Amino acid sequence: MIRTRFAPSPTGSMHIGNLRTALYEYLIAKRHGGVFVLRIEDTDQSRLVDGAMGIIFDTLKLTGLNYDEGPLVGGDYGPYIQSERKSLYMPYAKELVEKQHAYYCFCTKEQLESRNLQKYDRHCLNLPQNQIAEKLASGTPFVIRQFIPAGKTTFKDEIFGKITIEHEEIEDQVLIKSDGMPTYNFANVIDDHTMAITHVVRGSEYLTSTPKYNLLYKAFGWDIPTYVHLPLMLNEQGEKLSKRHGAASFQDLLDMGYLPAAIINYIAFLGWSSPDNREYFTLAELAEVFDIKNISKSSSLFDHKKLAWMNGEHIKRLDSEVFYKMALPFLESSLKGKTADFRDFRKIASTVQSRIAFLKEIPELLDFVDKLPEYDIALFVHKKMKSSTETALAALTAILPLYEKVSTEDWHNDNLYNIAVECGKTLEYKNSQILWPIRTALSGKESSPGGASELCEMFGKEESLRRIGVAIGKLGGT
RNA sequence: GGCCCAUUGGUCAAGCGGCUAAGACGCGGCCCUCUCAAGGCUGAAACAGGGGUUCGAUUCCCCUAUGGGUCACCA
Repeated sequence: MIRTRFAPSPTGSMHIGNLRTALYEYLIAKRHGGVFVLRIEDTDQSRLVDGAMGIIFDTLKLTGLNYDEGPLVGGDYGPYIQSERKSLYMPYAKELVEKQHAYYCFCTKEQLESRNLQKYDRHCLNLPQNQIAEKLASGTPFVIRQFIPAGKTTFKDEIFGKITIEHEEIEDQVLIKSDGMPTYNFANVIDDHTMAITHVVRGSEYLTSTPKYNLLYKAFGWDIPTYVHLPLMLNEQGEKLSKRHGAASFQDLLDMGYLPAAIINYIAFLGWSSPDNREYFTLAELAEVFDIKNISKSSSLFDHKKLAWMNGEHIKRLDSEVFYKMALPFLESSLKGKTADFRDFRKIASTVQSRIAFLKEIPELLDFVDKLPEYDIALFVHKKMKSSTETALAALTAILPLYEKVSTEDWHNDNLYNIAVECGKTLEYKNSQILWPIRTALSGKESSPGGASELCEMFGKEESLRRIGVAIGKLGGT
Protein backbone atom coordinates (compact mmCIF):
# COMPACT_ATOMS: atom_id res chain seq x y z
CA MET A 1 0.00 0.00 0.00
CA ILE A 2 1.50 3.27 -1.14
CA ARG A 3 1.28 6.15 1.30
CA THR A 4 2.37 9.63 0.29
CA ARG A 5 2.18 12.85 2.17
CA PHE A 6 1.95 16.52 1.46
CA ALA A 7 3.79 18.37 4.20
CA PRO A 8 3.59 22.13 3.81
CA SER A 9 4.48 24.77 6.33
CA PRO A 10 1.73 27.23 7.13
CA THR A 11 3.79 30.26 6.23
CA GLY A 12 1.57 32.10 3.81
CA SER A 13 0.18 31.67 0.36
CA MET A 14 0.24 28.39 -1.52
CA HIS A 15 3.00 28.39 -4.04
CA ILE A 16 2.20 26.70 -7.30
CA GLY A 17 5.41 24.71 -6.96
CA ASN A 18 4.01 23.39 -3.71
CA LEU A 19 0.71 22.73 -5.38
CA ARG A 20 2.38 20.66 -8.05
CA THR A 21 4.20 18.66 -5.39
CA ALA A 22 0.87 18.05 -3.68
CA LEU A 23 -0.66 17.06 -7.01
CA TYR A 24 2.06 14.53 -7.80
CA GLU A 25 1.88 13.10 -4.31
CA TYR A 26 -1.85 12.75 -4.66
CA LEU A 27 -1.56 11.15 -8.09
CA ILE A 28 1.16 8.71 -7.11
CA ALA A 29 -0.98 7.51 -4.24
CA LYS A 30 -4.25 7.41 -6.15
CA ARG A 31 -2.84 5.73 -9.21
CA HIS A 32 -2.12 2.72 -7.07
CA GLY A 33 -5.07 2.89 -4.74
CA GLY A 34 -2.91 4.30 -1.99
CA VAL A 35 -3.36 6.85 0.74
CA PHE A 36 -2.64 10.56 0.52
CA VAL A 37 -2.01 12.27 3.83
CA LEU A 38 -1.71 15.91 4.77
CA ARG A 39 0.73 16.87 7.50
CA ILE A 40 1.29 20.41 8.66
CA GLU A 41 4.91 21.23 9.42
CA ASP A 42 4.80 24.09 11.85
CA THR A 43 7.90 23.50 13.91
CA ASP A 44 9.18 26.98 13.24
CA GLN A 45 6.89 28.94 15.48
CA SER A 46 8.38 32.24 14.39
CA ARG A 47 7.34 31.85 10.79
CA LEU A 48 3.72 30.96 11.34
CA VAL A 49 1.25 33.14 9.49
CA ASP A 50 -2.34 33.60 10.55
CA GLY A 51 -4.77 31.90 8.23
CA ALA A 52 -2.06 30.08 6.34
CA MET A 53 -3.40 26.70 7.39
CA GLY A 54 -6.80 27.70 6.08
CA ILE A 55 -5.25 28.55 2.73
CA ILE A 56 -3.78 25.06 2.55
CA PHE A 57 -7.13 23.44 3.34
CA ASP A 58 -9.00 25.67 0.89
CA THR A 59 -6.56 25.11 -1.93
CA LEU A 60 -6.66 21.35 -1.60
CA LYS A 61 -10.42 21.46 -1.48
CA LEU A 62 -10.81 23.73 -4.48
CA THR A 63 -8.46 21.64 -6.58
CA GLY A 64 -10.00 18.37 -5.47
CA LEU A 65 -6.81 17.05 -3.92
CA ASN A 66 -8.70 15.42 -1.11
CA TYR A 67 -6.55 13.86 1.55
CA ASP A 68 -7.41 10.62 3.26
CA GLU A 69 -5.70 11.44 6.53
CA GLY A 70 -4.78 14.73 8.10
CA PRO A 71 -6.06 17.63 10.13
CA LEU A 72 -9.88 17.95 10.17
CA VAL A 73 -10.38 14.41 8.87
CA GLY A 74 -8.13 12.53 11.29
CA GLY A 75 -6.66 9.09 10.73
CA ASP A 76 -4.77 6.32 12.51
CA TYR A 77 -1.44 8.10 12.57
CA GLY A 78 -2.39 11.43 14.11
CA PRO A 79 -2.02 14.04 15.21
CA TYR A 80 -1.17 15.47 11.82
CA ILE A 81 0.12 18.83 12.94
CA GLN A 82 3.71 18.71 14.09
CA SER A 83 3.37 21.17 16.93
CA GLU A 84 0.80 18.78 18.39
CA ARG A 85 3.32 15.98 18.21
CA LYS A 86 6.03 17.88 20.00
CA SER A 87 6.45 15.44 22.87
CA LEU A 88 6.98 12.63 20.44
CA TYR A 89 10.32 13.72 19.10
CA MET A 90 12.51 14.10 22.19
CA PRO A 91 12.52 10.41 23.12
CA TYR A 92 13.73 9.55 19.64
CA ALA A 93 16.47 12.14 19.90
CA LYS A 94 17.54 10.73 23.25
CA GLU A 95 17.62 7.28 21.78
CA LEU A 96 20.07 8.52 19.21
CA VAL A 97 22.21 10.13 21.91
CA GLU A 98 22.36 6.81 23.70
CA LYS A 99 23.31 5.04 20.52
CA GLN A 100 25.95 7.73 19.95
CA HIS A 101 24.42 8.90 16.74
CA ALA A 102 23.69 12.26 18.30
CA TYR A 103 24.99 14.44 21.09
CA TYR A 104 24.12 17.41 23.26
CA CYS A 105 25.50 20.75 22.23
CA PHE A 106 25.56 23.78 24.49
CA CYS A 107 27.18 26.21 22.11
CA THR A 108 25.18 29.40 21.92
CA LYS A 109 24.49 31.19 18.69
CA GLU A 110 26.90 33.94 19.69
CA GLN A 111 29.68 31.46 20.37
CA LEU A 112 29.17 29.79 17.02
CA GLU A 113 29.24 33.09 15.21
CA SER A 114 32.40 34.22 16.97
CA ARG A 115 34.14 31.05 15.88
CA ASN A 116 33.30 31.86 12.28
CA LEU A 117 32.76 28.31 11.15
CA GLN A 118 32.11 26.83 7.73
CA LYS A 119 30.74 23.78 9.41
CA TYR A 120 30.06 22.97 13.07
CA ASP A 121 33.40 22.21 14.76
CA ARG A 122 32.09 19.49 17.06
CA HIS A 123 33.07 21.52 20.06
CA CYS A 124 30.56 19.64 22.21
CA LEU A 125 31.05 16.19 20.70
CA ASN A 126 33.27 14.83 23.43
CA LEU A 127 32.10 16.63 26.52
CA PRO A 128 32.57 14.49 29.65
CA GLN A 129 29.38 12.81 30.84
CA ASN A 130 29.38 14.57 34.22
CA GLN A 131 29.70 17.95 32.58
CA ILE A 132 26.73 17.20 30.34
CA ALA A 133 24.69 16.02 33.29
CA GLU A 134 25.61 19.13 35.22
CA LYS A 135 24.58 21.49 32.46
CA LEU A 136 21.34 19.67 31.87
CA ALA A 137 20.57 19.72 35.58
CA SER A 138 21.24 23.43 35.78
CA GLY A 139 18.86 24.08 32.92
CA THR A 140 21.45 25.30 30.44
CA PRO A 141 19.84 25.61 27.00
CA PHE A 142 20.94 22.93 24.59
CA VAL A 143 20.37 21.49 21.19
CA ILE A 144 20.84 17.92 20.07
CA ARG A 145 23.02 17.38 17.05
CA GLN A 146 23.24 14.44 14.72
CA PHE A 147 26.68 12.86 14.58
CA ILE A 148 27.65 12.41 10.95
CA PRO A 149 30.20 9.59 10.65
CA ALA A 150 33.03 9.61 8.12
CA GLY A 151 32.32 8.07 4.77
CA LYS A 152 29.79 8.64 2.05
CA THR A 153 26.21 7.78 1.23
CA THR A 154 24.77 6.58 -2.03
CA PHE A 155 21.06 6.47 -2.49
CA LYS A 156 18.66 5.88 -5.32
CA ASP A 157 16.10 8.38 -6.41
CA GLU A 158 13.25 7.25 -8.66
CA ILE A 159 13.80 10.16 -10.99
CA PHE A 160 17.43 11.19 -10.69
CA GLY A 161 18.92 7.77 -10.22
CA LYS A 162 21.96 7.06 -8.05
CA ILE A 163 23.45 9.94 -6.15
CA THR A 164 26.49 9.88 -3.93
CA ILE A 165 27.41 12.50 -1.36
CA GLU A 166 30.58 12.56 0.72
CA HIS A 167 29.90 13.00 4.41
CA GLU A 168 32.49 15.77 4.62
CA GLU A 169 29.92 17.87 2.84
CA ILE A 170 27.40 17.43 5.61
CA GLU A 171 27.54 18.99 9.03
CA ASP A 172 26.33 17.71 12.37
CA GLN A 173 22.90 19.17 11.94
CA VAL A 174 20.62 20.17 14.75
CA LEU A 175 17.84 17.69 15.47
CA ILE A 176 16.23 19.33 18.48
CA LYS A 177 16.26 23.09 18.76
CA SER A 178 16.84 24.95 22.02
CA ASP A 179 13.10 25.60 22.29
CA GLY A 180 12.55 21.86 22.41
CA MET A 181 11.03 21.71 18.94
CA PRO A 182 12.48 19.36 16.40
CA THR A 183 13.97 20.80 13.24
CA TYR A 184 12.32 20.03 9.94
CA ASN A 185 15.11 17.61 9.18
CA PHE A 186 14.37 15.53 12.22
CA ALA A 187 10.60 15.80 12.46
CA ASN A 188 10.30 14.90 8.82
CA VAL A 189 12.10 11.62 9.25
CA ILE A 190 10.34 10.70 12.47
CA ASP A 191 6.93 11.53 11.05
CA ASP A 192 7.43 9.88 7.71
CA HIS A 193 8.39 6.74 9.51
CA THR A 194 5.75 6.81 12.20
CA MET A 195 3.10 7.65 9.63
CA ALA A 196 4.26 4.76 7.46
CA ILE A 197 4.97 6.93 4.45
CA THR A 198 6.29 4.73 1.64
CA HIS A 199 7.08 7.36 -0.99
CA VAL A 200 8.78 10.58 -0.03
CA VAL A 201 7.93 13.01 -2.83
CA ARG A 202 9.44 16.47 -2.66
CA GLY A 203 11.32 19.10 -4.61
CA SER A 204 14.82 18.37 -5.84
CA GLU A 205 16.23 21.01 -3.50
CA TYR A 206 16.28 18.20 -0.95
CA LEU A 207 18.48 15.98 -3.05
CA THR A 208 21.72 16.96 -1.36
CA SER A 209 20.36 16.63 2.15
CA THR A 210 18.87 13.21 1.63
CA PRO A 211 21.96 11.38 2.97
CA LYS A 212 21.42 13.06 6.34
CA TYR A 213 17.97 11.56 6.50
CA ASN A 214 19.22 8.16 5.42
CA LEU A 215 21.79 8.22 8.20
CA LEU A 216 18.94 8.85 10.61
CA TYR A 217 16.87 5.99 9.22
CA LYS A 218 19.88 3.71 9.54
CA ALA A 219 20.63 4.84 13.07
CA PHE A 220 17.11 3.86 14.08
CA GLY A 221 17.24 0.69 12.05
CA TRP A 222 14.29 1.81 9.93
CA ASP A 223 13.61 1.11 6.28
CA ILE A 224 14.47 3.92 3.92
CA PRO A 225 11.46 5.11 1.93
CA THR A 226 11.28 5.38 -1.84
CA TYR A 227 12.48 8.80 -2.90
CA VAL A 228 10.88 10.80 -5.68
CA HIS A 229 12.59 14.16 -6.10
CA LEU A 230 10.77 16.49 -8.45
CA PRO A 231 12.42 18.87 -10.91
CA LEU A 232 12.06 22.53 -10.03
CA MET A 233 9.57 24.94 -11.49
CA LEU A 234 10.88 28.31 -12.58
CA ASN A 235 8.99 31.47 -13.45
CA GLU A 236 8.84 32.93 -16.96
CA GLN A 237 12.19 34.62 -16.43
CA GLY A 238 13.83 31.36 -15.48
CA GLU A 239 14.07 32.28 -11.84
CA LYS A 240 13.00 30.29 -8.85
CA LEU A 241 9.32 30.82 -8.22
CA SER A 242 8.67 33.36 -5.55
CA LYS A 243 6.01 35.77 -4.49
CA ARG A 244 8.22 38.68 -5.41
CA HIS A 245 8.22 37.71 -9.05
CA GLY A 246 4.52 37.89 -9.73
CA ALA A 247 1.81 35.33 -9.95
CA ALA A 248 3.35 32.45 -8.15
CA SER A 249 0.56 31.50 -5.85
CA PHE A 250 -2.55 29.52 -6.52
CA GLN A 251 -4.66 32.39 -5.26
CA ASP A 252 -3.01 34.81 -7.70
CA LEU A 253 -3.86 32.49 -10.55
CA LEU A 254 -7.46 32.28 -9.42
CA ASP A 255 -7.61 36.06 -9.27
CA MET A 256 -6.36 36.21 -12.83
CA GLY A 257 -9.31 34.09 -13.87
CA TYR A 258 -7.83 30.66 -14.21
CA LEU A 259 -10.03 27.70 -13.35
CA PRO A 260 -8.72 25.30 -10.67
CA ALA A 261 -9.14 22.38 -13.07
CA ALA A 262 -7.11 24.16 -15.73
CA ILE A 263 -4.38 25.03 -13.26
CA ILE A 264 -4.18 21.42 -12.11
CA ASN A 265 -4.15 20.17 -15.68
CA TYR A 266 -1.43 22.61 -16.66
CA ILE A 267 0.92 22.07 -13.74
CA ALA A 268 0.56 18.33 -14.12
CA PHE A 269 2.37 18.82 -17.42
CA LEU A 270 5.16 20.87 -15.96
CA GLY A 271 7.62 18.07 -15.36
CA TRP A 272 5.48 15.22 -16.58
CA SER A 273 4.13 14.09 -19.93
CA SER A 274 1.39 11.70 -20.87
CA PRO A 275 2.40 8.64 -22.87
CA ASP A 276 -0.29 9.22 -25.50
CA ASN A 277 0.17 12.92 -26.26
CA ARG A 278 -3.20 13.82 -24.83
CA GLU A 279 -3.18 17.13 -22.97
CA TYR A 280 -6.66 17.69 -21.65
CA PHE A 281 -7.11 15.85 -18.39
CA THR A 282 -9.36 16.05 -15.42
CA LEU A 283 -7.90 15.17 -12.03
CA ALA A 284 -9.61 11.80 -12.11
CA GLU A 285 -8.21 11.08 -15.56
CA LEU A 286 -4.74 12.05 -14.42
CA ALA A 287 -5.03 9.62 -11.54
CA GLU A 288 -5.59 6.84 -14.04
CA VAL A 289 -2.51 7.41 -16.16
CA PHE A 290 0.02 9.19 -14.00
CA ASP A 291 3.30 7.36 -13.76
CA ILE A 292 6.53 8.28 -11.99
CA LYS A 293 8.39 6.99 -15.03
CA ASN A 294 7.19 9.93 -17.09
CA ILE A 295 8.41 12.61 -14.73
CA SER A 296 11.31 14.53 -16.21
CA LYS A 297 14.58 15.58 -14.59
CA SER A 298 14.98 19.06 -15.93
CA SER A 299 13.33 22.09 -14.48
CA SER A 300 10.61 23.89 -16.37
CA LEU A 301 9.43 27.43 -16.88
CA PHE A 302 5.94 28.57 -16.11
CA ASP A 303 4.18 29.78 -19.26
CA HIS A 304 1.04 31.86 -18.93
CA LYS A 305 0.26 31.57 -22.64
CA LYS A 306 -0.15 27.87 -22.45
CA LEU A 307 -2.07 28.05 -19.21
CA ALA A 308 -4.43 30.54 -20.87
CA TRP A 309 -4.98 28.12 -23.73
CA MET A 310 -5.58 25.34 -21.24
CA ASN A 311 -8.08 27.53 -19.46
CA GLY A 312 -9.97 27.98 -22.74
CA GLU A 313 -9.96 24.22 -23.28
CA HIS A 314 -11.52 23.70 -19.89
CA ILE A 315 -14.07 26.44 -20.43
CA LYS A 316 -15.04 24.96 -23.79
CA ARG A 317 -15.70 21.58 -22.28
CA LEU A 318 -17.74 22.85 -19.38
CA ASP A 319 -21.31 21.63 -19.35
CA SER A 320 -23.35 24.48 -20.82
CA GLU A 321 -25.45 24.88 -17.70
CA VAL A 322 -22.34 24.97 -15.51
CA PHE A 323 -20.79 27.51 -17.82
CA TYR A 324 -23.95 29.59 -17.77
CA LYS A 325 -23.88 29.77 -14.00
CA MET A 326 -20.23 30.77 -13.98
CA ALA A 327 -20.77 33.32 -16.73
CA LEU A 328 -23.86 34.87 -15.21
CA PRO A 329 -22.12 37.45 -13.03
CA PHE A 330 -20.13 38.61 -16.04
CA LEU A 331 -23.22 38.69 -18.23
CA GLU A 332 -25.08 40.70 -15.67
CA SER A 333 -22.32 43.20 -15.26
CA SER A 334 -21.93 43.66 -18.99
CA LEU A 335 -25.65 43.85 -19.63
CA LYS A 336 -26.06 46.07 -16.61
CA GLY A 337 -28.49 43.76 -14.91
CA LYS A 338 -31.27 44.49 -17.38
CA THR A 339 -33.30 41.56 -18.51
CA ALA A 340 -35.28 42.90 -21.42
CA ASP A 341 -37.13 40.08 -23.10
CA PHE A 342 -34.96 40.04 -26.22
CA ARG A 343 -32.04 38.98 -24.12
CA ASP A 344 -31.90 35.32 -23.41
CA PHE A 345 -28.92 35.10 -21.12
CA ARG A 346 -28.55 31.39 -21.63
CA LYS A 347 -28.36 31.82 -25.37
CA ILE A 348 -25.93 34.68 -25.06
CA ALA A 349 -23.75 32.64 -22.75
CA SER A 350 -23.64 29.79 -25.22
CA THR A 351 -22.47 32.04 -28.04
CA VAL A 352 -19.55 33.11 -25.96
CA GLN A 353 -18.40 29.80 -24.52
CA SER A 354 -16.08 28.77 -27.33
CA ARG A 355 -14.69 32.26 -27.81
CA ILE A 356 -13.02 32.96 -24.51
CA ALA A 357 -10.08 31.80 -22.47
CA PHE A 358 -11.21 33.78 -19.44
CA LEU A 359 -14.64 34.60 -18.09
CA LYS A 360 -13.57 38.17 -17.65
CA GLU A 361 -13.39 38.52 -21.43
CA ILE A 362 -17.17 38.26 -21.59
CA PRO A 363 -18.06 41.89 -20.92
CA GLU A 364 -15.89 43.20 -23.74
CA LEU A 365 -17.22 40.60 -26.12
CA LEU A 366 -20.77 41.64 -25.36
CA ASP A 367 -20.37 45.34 -24.85
CA PHE A 368 -22.48 46.02 -27.94
CA VAL A 369 -25.53 44.22 -26.65
CA ASP A 370 -26.82 46.63 -24.10
CA LYS A 371 -25.99 49.69 -26.12
CA LEU A 372 -25.14 50.06 -29.77
CA PRO A 373 -21.61 51.48 -29.86
CA GLU A 374 -20.70 54.58 -31.77
CA TYR A 375 -19.13 53.36 -34.97
CA ASP A 376 -17.85 54.72 -38.22
CA ILE A 377 -19.42 53.76 -41.55
CA ALA A 378 -15.96 52.61 -42.61
CA LEU A 379 -16.91 49.45 -40.75
CA PHE A 380 -19.21 48.56 -43.63
CA VAL A 381 -16.29 48.54 -46.00
CA HIS A 382 -14.78 45.11 -46.12
CA LYS A 383 -12.69 43.99 -49.04
CA LYS A 384 -12.99 40.29 -48.55
CA MET A 385 -16.73 40.54 -47.99
CA LYS A 386 -16.91 42.69 -51.12
CA SER A 387 -18.80 45.17 -49.07
CA SER A 388 -18.71 48.92 -49.55
CA THR A 389 -20.81 51.71 -48.09
CA GLU A 390 -22.86 51.67 -51.31
CA THR A 391 -23.60 47.94 -51.29
CA ALA A 392 -24.20 48.10 -47.56
CA LEU A 393 -26.77 50.84 -47.93
CA ALA A 394 -28.50 49.02 -50.75
CA ALA A 395 -28.48 45.77 -48.79
CA LEU A 396 -29.87 47.29 -45.64
CA THR A 397 -32.59 49.30 -47.33
CA ALA A 398 -33.61 46.15 -49.17
CA ILE A 399 -33.70 43.91 -46.12
CA LEU A 400 -35.44 46.31 -43.77
CA PRO A 401 -38.95 46.06 -45.28
CA LEU A 402 -38.57 42.31 -45.64
CA TYR A 403 -37.70 41.92 -41.99
CA GLU A 404 -40.50 44.25 -40.98
CA LYS A 405 -42.91 41.75 -42.49
CA VAL A 406 -41.56 38.87 -40.40
CA SER A 407 -43.79 38.16 -37.46
CA THR A 408 -42.36 37.91 -33.97
CA GLU A 409 -43.16 34.19 -33.96
CA ASP A 410 -41.15 33.65 -37.11
CA TRP A 411 -38.25 35.76 -35.90
CA HIS A 412 -35.72 32.93 -35.87
CA ASN A 413 -32.19 32.50 -36.99
CA ASP A 414 -32.71 30.11 -39.91
CA ASN A 415 -35.69 31.98 -41.24
CA LEU A 416 -33.97 35.34 -41.04
CA TYR A 417 -30.89 33.88 -42.67
CA ASN A 418 -32.86 32.54 -45.61
CA ILE A 419 -34.67 35.80 -46.10
CA ALA A 420 -31.37 37.66 -46.12
CA VAL A 421 -29.80 35.30 -48.62
CA GLU A 422 -32.85 35.47 -50.89
CA CYS A 423 -32.78 39.23 -50.65
CA GLY A 424 -29.12 39.14 -51.59
CA LYS A 425 -29.93 37.09 -54.67
CA THR A 426 -32.46 39.60 -55.95
CA LEU A 427 -29.78 42.26 -55.61
CA GLU A 428 -27.30 39.92 -57.31
CA TYR A 429 -25.12 40.14 -54.25
CA LYS A 430 -22.91 37.55 -52.71
CA ASN A 431 -24.13 36.30 -49.34
CA SER A 432 -21.40 38.22 -47.61
CA GLN A 433 -22.56 41.46 -49.17
CA ILE A 434 -25.91 41.25 -47.47
CA LEU A 435 -24.88 39.47 -44.29
CA TRP A 436 -21.89 41.61 -43.42
CA PRO A 437 -23.87 44.88 -43.39
CA ILE A 438 -26.58 43.34 -41.23
CA ARG A 439 -24.09 41.95 -38.79
CA THR A 440 -22.23 45.21 -38.64
CA ALA A 441 -25.39 47.22 -38.19
CA LEU A 442 -26.44 45.05 -35.29
CA SER A 443 -23.13 44.95 -33.50
CA GLY A 444 -21.39 48.14 -34.51
CA LYS A 445 -18.19 46.14 -34.20
CA GLU A 446 -15.67 44.44 -36.43
CA SER A 447 -16.42 41.12 -34.90
CA SER A 448 -19.11 39.69 -32.76
CA PRO A 449 -20.07 36.38 -31.18
CA GLY A 450 -22.59 35.41 -33.80
CA GLY A 451 -23.38 36.33 -37.40
CA ALA A 452 -26.09 38.49 -38.92
CA SER A 453 -29.16 36.35 -38.37
CA GLU A 454 -27.88 34.99 -35.10
CA LEU A 455 -27.61 38.49 -33.74
CA CYS A 456 -31.04 39.32 -35.09
CA GLU A 457 -32.55 36.44 -33.20
CA MET A 458 -30.66 37.40 -30.07
CA PHE A 459 -31.86 41.00 -30.22
CA GLY A 460 -35.42 40.31 -31.25
CA LYS A 461 -37.38 42.04 -33.95
CA GLU A 462 -37.80 45.49 -32.53
CA GLU A 463 -34.20 46.16 -31.57
CA SER A 464 -32.87 44.56 -34.74
CA LEU A 465 -34.96 46.78 -36.98
CA ARG A 466 -34.00 49.79 -34.92
CA ARG A 467 -30.28 49.11 -35.38
CA ILE A 468 -30.67 48.48 -39.08
CA GLY A 469 -32.48 51.79 -39.29
CA VAL A 470 -29.67 53.53 -37.47
CA ALA A 471 -27.19 52.09 -39.94
CA ILE A 472 -29.21 53.23 -42.92
CA GLY A 473 -29.25 56.70 -41.42
CA LYS A 474 -25.50 56.66 -40.94
CA LEU A 475 -25.02 55.57 -44.52
CA GLY A 476 -27.07 58.47 -45.73
CA GLY A 477 -30.22 56.56 -46.53
CA THR A 478 -33.68 57.26 -45.26
C1' G B 1 33.56 29.02 -3.75
C1' G B 2 32.81 23.33 -2.35
C1' C B 3 29.30 19.65 -3.41
C1' C B 4 24.86 17.88 -6.16
C1' C B 5 21.71 18.15 -10.47
C1' A B 6 20.19 19.59 -15.27
C1' U B 7 20.98 21.11 -20.65
C1' U B 8 16.17 18.70 -27.63
C1' G B 9 12.65 24.70 -31.41
C1' G B 10 10.64 31.09 -27.70
C1' U B 11 7.93 27.64 -23.90
C1' C B 12 6.12 22.46 -22.29
C1' A B 13 8.06 18.09 -24.20
C1' A B 14 8.64 12.64 -27.02
C1' G B 15 13.02 10.11 -27.98
C1' C B 16 15.87 5.62 -24.37
C1' G B 17 22.75 3.59 -30.58
C1' G B 18 20.56 3.64 -36.81
C1' C B 19 14.23 8.39 -37.00
C1' U B 20 12.84 12.87 -42.98
C1' A B 21 14.25 14.26 -34.47
C1' A B 22 6.99 13.33 -32.56
C1' G B 23 3.20 16.28 -30.41
C1' A B 24 1.28 20.77 -27.73
C1' C B 25 1.27 26.29 -26.73
C1' G B 26 2.63 30.68 -29.26
C1' C B 27 3.64 32.74 -34.30
C1' G B 28 2.58 32.62 -40.03
C1' G B 29 -0.43 30.58 -44.13
C1' C B 30 -4.59 27.89 -46.22
C1' C B 31 -9.51 25.59 -45.77
C1' C B 32 -14.22 25.81 -43.54
C1' U B 33 -17.45 29.70 -42.24
C1' C B 34 -23.39 34.47 -41.49
C1' U B 35 -18.02 38.52 -38.85
C1' C B 36 -14.79 36.66 -34.92
C1' A B 37 -13.78 32.39 -32.50
C1' A B 38 -13.99 27.09 -32.59
C1' G B 39 -12.56 23.07 -35.99
C1' G B 40 -9.36 20.91 -40.06
C1' C B 41 -4.79 21.19 -42.90
C1' U B 42 -0.11 23.39 -43.21
C1' G B 43 4.76 26.49 -42.58
C1' A B 44 8.99 28.52 -39.96
C1' A B 45 11.50 26.96 -35.60
C1' A B 46 15.69 22.45 -31.70
C1' C B 47 19.61 17.96 -30.10
C1' A B 48 24.91 24.04 -25.75
C1' G B 49 30.35 23.26 -27.50
C1' G B 50 34.65 20.00 -27.84
C1' G B 51 36.79 15.34 -27.40
C1' G B 52 36.29 10.12 -27.14
C1' U B 53 33.58 4.82 -27.43
C1' U B 54 31.20 2.62 -31.75
C1' C B 55 30.36 0.50 -38.40
C1' G B 56 27.03 4.38 -36.51
C1' A B 57 25.71 8.95 -31.72
C1' U B 58 20.38 13.52 -29.61
C1' U B 59 20.93 8.82 -27.08
C1' C B 60 27.01 5.94 -23.60
C1' C B 61 31.84 8.25 -21.23
C1' C B 62 35.04 12.63 -20.26
C1' C B 63 36.00 17.88 -20.38
C1' U B 64 34.20 22.88 -21.02
C1' A B 65 30.17 26.33 -20.99
C1' U B 66 25.53 27.79 -19.23
C1' G B 67 21.50 27.34 -15.81
C1' G B 68 19.65 25.69 -11.18
C1' G B 69 19.88 23.60 -6.25
C1' U B 70 22.42 23.21 -1.58
C1' C B 71 25.83 24.50 2.18
C1' A B 72 20.63 27.61 9.15
C1' C B 73 18.50 26.24 16.16
C1' C B 74 13.94 27.76 7.64
C1' A B 75 11.18 24.32 5.76
